[in-house]
Amino acid sequence: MPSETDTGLTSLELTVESHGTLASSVYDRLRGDILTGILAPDEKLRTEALRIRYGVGNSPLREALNRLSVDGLVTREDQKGFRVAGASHAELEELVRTRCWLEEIALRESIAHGDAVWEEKLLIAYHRLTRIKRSLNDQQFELNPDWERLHRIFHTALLDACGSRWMLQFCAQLYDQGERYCQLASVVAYDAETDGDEHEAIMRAAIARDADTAVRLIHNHYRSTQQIIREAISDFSEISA
Amino acid sequence: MPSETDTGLTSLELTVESHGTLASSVYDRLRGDILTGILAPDEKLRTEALRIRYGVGNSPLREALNRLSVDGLVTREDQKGFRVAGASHAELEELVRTRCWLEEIALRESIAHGDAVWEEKLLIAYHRLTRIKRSLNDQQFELNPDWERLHRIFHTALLDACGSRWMLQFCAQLYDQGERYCQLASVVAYDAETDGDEHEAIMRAAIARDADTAVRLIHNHYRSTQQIIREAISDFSEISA
DNA sequence: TGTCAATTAATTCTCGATATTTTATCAGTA
DNA sequence: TACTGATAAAATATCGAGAATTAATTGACA
Repeated sequence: MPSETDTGLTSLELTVESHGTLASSVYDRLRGDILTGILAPDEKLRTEALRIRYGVGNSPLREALNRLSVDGLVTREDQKGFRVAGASHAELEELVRTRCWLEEIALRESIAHGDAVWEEKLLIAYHRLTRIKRSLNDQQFELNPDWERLHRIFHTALLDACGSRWMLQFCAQLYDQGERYCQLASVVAYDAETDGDEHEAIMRAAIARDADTAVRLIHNHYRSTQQIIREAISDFSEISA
Repeated sequence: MPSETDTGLTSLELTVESHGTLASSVYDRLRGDILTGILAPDEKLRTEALRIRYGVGNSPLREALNRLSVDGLVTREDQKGFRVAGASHAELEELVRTRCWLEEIALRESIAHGDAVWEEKLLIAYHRLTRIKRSLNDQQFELNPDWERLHRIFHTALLDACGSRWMLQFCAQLYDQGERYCQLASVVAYDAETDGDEHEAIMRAAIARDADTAVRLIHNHYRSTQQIIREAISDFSEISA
């Protein structure tokens, strides 16, 4: 049931505790722990340890791990169990390259076909992003999970009118992968200022239907982020468990 | 360990019974049954019935279903179980559109960066495809599973040098989706001749590094297939369980 | 000392039973 | 008739134990 004004955005409740299955719950938590780097790349995921960690039985845990293995956040080898997906500069390069390809298409299509509702969603998503702090801690960087949520929503809103749920799913999957790399490097690299400006520029270009500019900005955004990560982490094997 | 000539292709053994887990085994069988349409779109997948059907316990079955739900061949709703993914002309349109986008990129990149080994792999994949019958039955169409395997390998070989495993994974996922639609319409629509020619033309254009032609042919291939399916099936709800 | 085989330990994977949730059935009432 | 709420049936989701597999350890032998 849509709200009166119906921006199409979900309401801004930050305390959503849905009544889903345990498998879905542990999937979310496991995914979060991998994205934040709490579970390091290549780390072995022993079911016994995870069962205790998340306080669940065998079945829901394995269901979650199986889902994550298709998502690409976890690797699975029959009879040998699960590991957190590895991380390397080579894979990051591959990831960024793929992201640029897909988001260019999705962004162009979205700009070409997005209607007024799309514009407003995007504007609101940007607005909300500006109203929240990226770090919970002013001294040391500590990612605000709510900012992360809104950031994700902003990026989705950009592509939302592309006309392909497959595309949106793929981009979301790649977003997760990218987010993990950002988190792995976040302790070192954190520049609050530039980020905000980039988001505004991208948003404005999109609403102005200037696809070329928007695409250029997005590409640049990902490439420069990759560069920051390169400089922050010389060797991923050091942070792999 | 590569073979002497090392085309990079796996040997042509058709009876591979790996010693994986039951979950992986039932994943393969379930995926096959959905792709061939034995399990109809929207059909409810009751765990009890499937356990009997595949002769396995609860855990491996649910693990397989969870994987398939991420693949997009099965839909999952917490506390309400699993269904075969739905099928409609609208979703087919979305699928074909996405496929054209992604395969255009992957094909252009593959053609731009593919080396001699890539060329040879492609040539061999095509050659093998020509040496096998598409239908097991001359009177009535009955898909030859080996042909399907080689067909899949051929399409993968085209894109193989694109330089992104993500891209290959996405394209493989979309291939599965497309394969299901073809199967659903296969009883009605089956033109053995045109298909072979198209494959040869695409292969030749790729090896000749004529990206524009190859892309045009691929697009045309998918669009015309979509048209055949449109004509074969007026309403997908009739074949949904 | 190094290699290989056998034994032990640890871990993954699977099963069947149980608890929880959803769906269907059916009176009772306006 | 249409709606509501309680009850029964069916299906999903979860647990914990046990079977099957892999990894680690030990010891014999060259």
